Amino acid sequence: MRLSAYFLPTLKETPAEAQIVSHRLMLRAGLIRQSSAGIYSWLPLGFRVLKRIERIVREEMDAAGCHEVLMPTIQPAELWRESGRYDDYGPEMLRITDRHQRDMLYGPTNEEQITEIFRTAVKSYRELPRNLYHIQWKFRDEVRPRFGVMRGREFLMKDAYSFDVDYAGARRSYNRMFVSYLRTFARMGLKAIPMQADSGPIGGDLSHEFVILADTGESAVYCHRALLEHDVLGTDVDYDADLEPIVAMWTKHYAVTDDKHDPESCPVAPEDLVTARGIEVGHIFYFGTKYSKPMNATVTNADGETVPVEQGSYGIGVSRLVGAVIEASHDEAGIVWPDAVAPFAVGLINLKPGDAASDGACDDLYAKLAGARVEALYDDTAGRAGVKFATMDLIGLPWQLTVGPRGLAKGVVELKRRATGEREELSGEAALARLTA
RNA sequence: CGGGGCGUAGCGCAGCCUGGUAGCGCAUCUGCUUUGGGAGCAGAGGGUCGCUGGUUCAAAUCCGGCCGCCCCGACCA
Repeated sequence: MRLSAYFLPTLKETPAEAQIVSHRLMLRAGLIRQSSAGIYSWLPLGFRVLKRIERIVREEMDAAGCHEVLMPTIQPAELWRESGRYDDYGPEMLRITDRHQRDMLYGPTNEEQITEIFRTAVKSYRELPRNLYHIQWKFRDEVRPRFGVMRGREFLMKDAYSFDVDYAGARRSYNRMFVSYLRTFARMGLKAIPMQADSGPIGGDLSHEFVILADTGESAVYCHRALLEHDVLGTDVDYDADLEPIVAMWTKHYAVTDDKHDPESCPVAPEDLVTARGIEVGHIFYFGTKYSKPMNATVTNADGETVPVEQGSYGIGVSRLVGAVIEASHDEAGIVWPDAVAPFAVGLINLKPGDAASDGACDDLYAKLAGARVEALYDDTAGRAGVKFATMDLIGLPWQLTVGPRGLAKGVVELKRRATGEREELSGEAALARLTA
């Protein structure tokens, strides 16, 4: 993409309303614009990141045997009356009346909707297990939206719903999501720790929050050092195998958020205890027959009995993750995108547009990168080098490839790794080889 | 929902107390000079001062009502 033709409204100064670093950087780097409290428009650069994160989530869900659907944002109140939640949910749920005076709502979640879809279609345990998910906008009328996309009212969420004939099956489904989540966040360059969470009225231990560690995280978290050392992506996962050992490896260690941490009774030795800040980016839980019973979602089991289906639900805050990644990865100069979610792989800087040699070399590199399917943002605009570098640092692409007459006279370009700041002068061919490797 | 703060050019702000031609920096546009880490000079454009009543000869400024946004607390992907 040529910067001269791109819509990238960056800001030198920080908008007054932005308080935390990810919000500030998202506004400054031209990723989002606020529409109203807790509601944002996504500009081209930000939308690219959102899509990349969405893609990783989708790939890992599919790999875990889930099937993507798309349910509506607007739901009928009728469904929620069936589950009993219409009156329970409170003012966080945005209620709407259509022209025929029917009660509707903008979905804050989709348990009812998916259960309704499931119950009319599946009647036998032979069709289980199943896991359906979608990636859709939600609306929760938070009392106090804040922190940009980290706590918006409108947000993009991946929510998955599992269906099993019995508890043992539900537990296997839960484990699949547990492992899938570890991989999903790791692929985004995030260190995510599953932490014991309240499982609500159902009880039991099948509920975990996935918290990523970031210095600027919202809440303090405490966990055993061992949890930081597991290699999540090192080996492929067979989702049909018994995943209990993997889950056990993660859950045997202490890991809690500050509201559950008691220094007096903490079982971890001080030298093994990691104290950090965290951001919740995912939440999984098993809730049994909470919806299937009132909504009459039943299947026939192997003994010929009609039983309510066992369910679980699994959320990932996709739009929140954009902010969370930035919280976890930035520096003084701006964002430092992990490779996997970066909006472009390379920022190509032409130091002197209009100079035949510089233009020629840049155009050539740009074309060759495109040919190798390496997405580059090509700064072909007139302007001072300092401004160009500052802008590139702000938007934080993993690589910066700088080309100018002075270097070309020596036969070199400069390649900079954003994350480390390391710069290297090398030939254009060598730089290309590095970037397309 | 309780407490606090703020709405003046795209962004950051001053002006308000003490009413009298709406300002500054950055950004934008034009010209010239510069050009390898947020340039210099000269000029230009851009405003329902959040909205609405009121007081007054006169309101960004004083008074009332409303709206919006932000922060702190209790709650959440």
